[in-house]
Amino acid sequence: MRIVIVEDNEPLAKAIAYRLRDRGHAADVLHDGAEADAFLAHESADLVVLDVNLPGKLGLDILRNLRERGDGAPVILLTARSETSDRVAGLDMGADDYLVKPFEMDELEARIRALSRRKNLDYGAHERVGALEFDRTARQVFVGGAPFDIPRRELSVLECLLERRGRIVSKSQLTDHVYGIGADVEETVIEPHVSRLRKRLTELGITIKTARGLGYMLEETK
Amino acid sequence: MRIVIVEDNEPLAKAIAYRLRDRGHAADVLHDGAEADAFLAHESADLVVLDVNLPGKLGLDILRNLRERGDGAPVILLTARSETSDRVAGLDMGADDYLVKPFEMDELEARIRALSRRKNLDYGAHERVGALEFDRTARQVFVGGAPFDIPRRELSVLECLLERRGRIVSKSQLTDHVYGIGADVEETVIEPHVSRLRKRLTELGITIKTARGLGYMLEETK
DNA sequence: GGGACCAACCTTGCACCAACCTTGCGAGCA
DNA sequence: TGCTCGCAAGGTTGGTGCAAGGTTGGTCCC
Repeated sequence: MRIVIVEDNEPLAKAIAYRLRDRGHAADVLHDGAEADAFLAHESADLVVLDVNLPGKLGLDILRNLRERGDGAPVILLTARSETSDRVAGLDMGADDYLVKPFEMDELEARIRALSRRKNLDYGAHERVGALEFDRTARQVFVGGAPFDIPRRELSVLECLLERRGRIVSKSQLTDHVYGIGADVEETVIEPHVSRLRKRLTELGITIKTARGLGYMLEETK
Repeated sequence: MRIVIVEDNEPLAKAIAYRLRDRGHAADVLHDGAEADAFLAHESADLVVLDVNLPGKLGLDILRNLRERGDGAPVILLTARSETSDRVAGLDMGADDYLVKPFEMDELEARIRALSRRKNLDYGAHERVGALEFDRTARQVFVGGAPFDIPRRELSVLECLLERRGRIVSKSQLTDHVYGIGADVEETVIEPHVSRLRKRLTELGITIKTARGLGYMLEETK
């Protein structure tokens, strides 16, 4: 799942991102309100963790703009104990949940899981390729109705390839998705993941085609 | 993808162009505001990277003129940290995103990818020549709806010819596009690529016409 | 007008190497 | 203990650059 974190307190933002990445999500961090606004206008996030009290009181503006653009991505607000009115205003404005600072990381994780589950019920959307079904919101793969376990990194790769099915996906797109934008990794780190994922998928009638010098592409085997 | 860079700081402009070309895009660099204005009025860009603070404050004028001509090309602004008002004015004027200097090249790349992705969703623009469809933002070729594999260099040649369809493209334009401007290559290195591409395309009803001493031109076969 | 010449260009085959694949190992974690 | 992940080593392959030999078209001169 692709999670955007908007939080001006850098150590906190980093800690959240670290934890979420560890759980296999792609986390993008933004410290500045205007920057976040522009970012969200063009990137599609699966979930947003939003600090209400950004410098310049921009937090709620970001949320308003998001909803005005018709973006229904789940939003979790981070608020201080005193900011009751902001919290209420935020929920009115279409936020899905909130957390009062200071909070436990486990708590945040639980809320995120709960939200994805809820969204899952809303959509219940299973994508199909070959013998494989993919539930995007739950990030869970099924084969013949039964859960099919795939390691986190490989799952990220699969997710990214699925999102752009039928198109060539470059390695840099994949590293962006798997490790977060601007992560300091060589593009080649993707290759072993692709290799292992490929082995897993061939048995399910799915091919990962290589386009030399360009990237990879997901296809059903004919 | 054809990207126009408007930036008066020459080393920076060069660095950006170099990187983007490395990623397989066609990059045109303009250092002067008036020049850029004229250029954009006649050439069609897929994306514009625009420095706000050009000498004479022309940056935003260029953007305004662009939009007044009804050109919807995505625009990324480059601004200094202090130029908050320009940034806001720019976004109001129809810019799509902005970056604060100094920025990481990775960051710029990511924004560009994000914008093309969105554009892709918006249009899914497929150009047609003969039996061939070309998705410029994804840099991908389709025939009869199915992906059609073409090696990297030949793809670059095709891209360049398509961008200037109906016009003669010189070999130096082609080498600039394929290998980057200033690359140390003989112009004749293009010939084998043209030859191989030509063979591939004739089966699809497309001809690469040779204009002796001038260059090549793309045409549909009658 | 026509032949001779030459430069520009076409095409093909080949060898090389960068891009890519795969596997194994040790570290870290549950 | 069993699993995943990052890393690195070694093997594979297909695109690329290069060069050689053939073809075409323009030009010049008689």
